[in-house]
Amino acid sequence: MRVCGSSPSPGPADGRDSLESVLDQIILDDCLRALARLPEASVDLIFADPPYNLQLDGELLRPNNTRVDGVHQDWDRFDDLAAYDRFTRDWLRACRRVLKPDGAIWVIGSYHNIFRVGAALQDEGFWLLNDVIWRKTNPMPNFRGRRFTNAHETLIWAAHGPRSRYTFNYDSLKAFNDDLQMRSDWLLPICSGPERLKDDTGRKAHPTQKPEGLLYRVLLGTSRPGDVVLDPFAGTGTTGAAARRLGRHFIGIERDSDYVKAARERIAAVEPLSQQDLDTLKPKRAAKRIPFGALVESGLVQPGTALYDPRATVKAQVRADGTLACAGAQGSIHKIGAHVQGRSACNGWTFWHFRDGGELRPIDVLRERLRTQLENGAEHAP
Amino acid sequence: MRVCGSSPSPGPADGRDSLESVLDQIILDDCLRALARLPEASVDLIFADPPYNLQLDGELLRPNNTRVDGVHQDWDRFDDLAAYDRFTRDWLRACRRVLKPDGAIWVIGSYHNIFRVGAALQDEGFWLLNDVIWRKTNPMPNFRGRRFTNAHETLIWAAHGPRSRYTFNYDSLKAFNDDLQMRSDWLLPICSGPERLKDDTGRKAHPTQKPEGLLYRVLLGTSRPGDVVLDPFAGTGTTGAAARRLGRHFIGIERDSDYVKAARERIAAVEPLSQQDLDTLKPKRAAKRIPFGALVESGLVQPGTALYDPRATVKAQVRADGTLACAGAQGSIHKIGAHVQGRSACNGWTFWHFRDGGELRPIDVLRERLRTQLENGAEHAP
DNA sequence: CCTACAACTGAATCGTTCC
DNA sequence: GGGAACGATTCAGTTGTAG
Repeated sequence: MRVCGSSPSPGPADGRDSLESVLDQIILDDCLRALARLPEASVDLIFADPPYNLQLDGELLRPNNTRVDGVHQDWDRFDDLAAYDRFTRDWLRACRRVLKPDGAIWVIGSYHNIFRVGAALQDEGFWLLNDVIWRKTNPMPNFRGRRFTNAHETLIWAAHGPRSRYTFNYDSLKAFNDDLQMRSDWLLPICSGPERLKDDTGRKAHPTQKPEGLLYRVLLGTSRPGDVVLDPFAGTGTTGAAARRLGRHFIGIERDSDYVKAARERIAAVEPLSQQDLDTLKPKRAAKRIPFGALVESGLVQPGTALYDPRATVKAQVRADGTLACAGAQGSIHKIGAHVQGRSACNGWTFWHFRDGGELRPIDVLRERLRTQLENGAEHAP
Repeated sequence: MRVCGSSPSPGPADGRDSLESVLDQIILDDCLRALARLPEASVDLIFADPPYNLQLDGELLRPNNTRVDGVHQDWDRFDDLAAYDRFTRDWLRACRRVLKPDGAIWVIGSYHNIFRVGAALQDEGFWLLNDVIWRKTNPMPNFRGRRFTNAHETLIWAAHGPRSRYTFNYDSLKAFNDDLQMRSDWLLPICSGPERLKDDTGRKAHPTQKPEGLLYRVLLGTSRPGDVVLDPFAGTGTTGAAARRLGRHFIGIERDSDYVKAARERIAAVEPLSQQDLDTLKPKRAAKRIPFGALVESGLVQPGTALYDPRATVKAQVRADGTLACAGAQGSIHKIGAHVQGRSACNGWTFWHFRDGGELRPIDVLRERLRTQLENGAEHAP
């Protein structure tokens, strides 16, 4: 095992690498060997772009008789489906060992391999969260006209297990997408132009380099700054580059020394974003909980204040203990909100409104005001 | 086994149905039993919409506390993945027997089951030709904000074997698609409105009825007039209806008598199409909506960039997730635009400007630039 | 008649914290 | 660990009703 910039070393006596020793490095080694040396439950997110097992024999010619430069590398050759399945299950199992219980994995593939991978993920105990379609704006056409233009690839997003509390930056993604929920189909160009790494002879350095935009969206949406992101098939380092740019740690594993060299140079050249620029939208769920009673306690809401439903057809009164009284019933803002609507549940913060001049405003704005007060106060506290 | 309009009959002595006796019929029977009675190598195309094994548990409420009417039918219950795999391999094997050597199969599914199905197809000897993505224009949202909107389903198109001379109507699909090669991602609305079959009580007759437009495209592209199309999970007969409309023969198998009744009535009412009508079935071209986040992702706007209102009195900063930060507030370009103007809504694309030399220009010009890049990005000219 | 608005709906693996 | 309370969360439609 070799790490970026260091000379070959035998590693510690227990055959394990410390996480620190490989952090933000590309490891030059076989994927299974390197994974076995990592400590278990140590990484937050995995992004894997395994060989697709394309099964291309012969060559493909364009209509003008030029040859299509397909994937013919040895690493994409497997004897049969069973061999590919064994390979898949082995690296998935090794990945799951090093993944934290609340971590998640992404795998990208095409119809040649993604069904094997998806089934193996389920068999190994991962819990599928979504399949996501990368729609290519500029796919290679089908030159022979015998099939549909293969215009997409499939990504699978899966948690360590059914009860994992995986990271999903819902609010950030929604803002990113002009205030609409992010869908499972993503439109992105393929990696070309200056972004595409070239070797010394000017040919593409790697046959299947992924666009950094794809990794940008994956990391922004399903990891947090400071997380450790592992890529067991690092190739020319797209995951590492995106991770470095977005303030995530990365560990890459790649067995081809030419790819490793290209990846290390590329990642070293990446300028990380500033902390401020990384200050993405905070999820509401992470905000500190403020009970309604605290608003009464702080004087922001006076006991006796009248609250109304959005259309001001129901009126309730605030009690000194932070409960609401309405038509004989009394309880929390949520309970009474559910009660007056005849429903089993209700978010009282958005249901109940107070009069502010002529307008009705949800009491949630008062909670927001108190939250700001508390945060500013906390900054000045010792 | 019973066929449409005929009384129950024991069938011929060899336990086989003649093809003629079941042509253009919906067979009321279990899928495996009915398949076993069909002559081998007798159908040209199979379209299968098997149970997805959704594994739904408990109930799901919309934000307004109404209940989502999920798929809780018995036919979608399996003990575990192994049971689902056995079921899948059994019906696929039975289908392959009745399929002509140059025939093909389509199977539709979601991430819950499609990886099992795809792997089983390969294991049973089918040869995958494409996976096709049905992108829904109007999917059900993710109500809890825990995952990406599940906005697509996957279809797999596979030939009987690697050397099958399958049908692919390249030219008619290309004409159908405004003279562009038909891609592997199809945009279609879900089945709703008058097309959606209702039962006597006005509720949906089947929980998962597919849009006929999807079947039009499948049959138009991968079968010929006069072909025999088999649907082993016929449900309320969408495949049969599309086949009859397009001048193909069909055989449907369905074990639920209510579904069979609805399907037979529906298909009987179908008026086969004229060529002129076929021409009106053009797919809608996808309008390319570009969210602000895509500008950041693509590098056209760098995180940290300053944006201004038209008179440069307000300044805001772009974050890595495509949100704007301004005077302590953070959100989408639209939200923050509305916020700084004290309005409830704002078109951020025209409100926010960036410095271009000495001039302020609306960010909408950057969106236009990206749109052009995406459309002209084709690396390979055909 | 039309327009406006309210209500309803779709293959869905859709919590977390505190006591 | 079990149960209750808290409280976060939706898009593109179609259908039905009111005016």
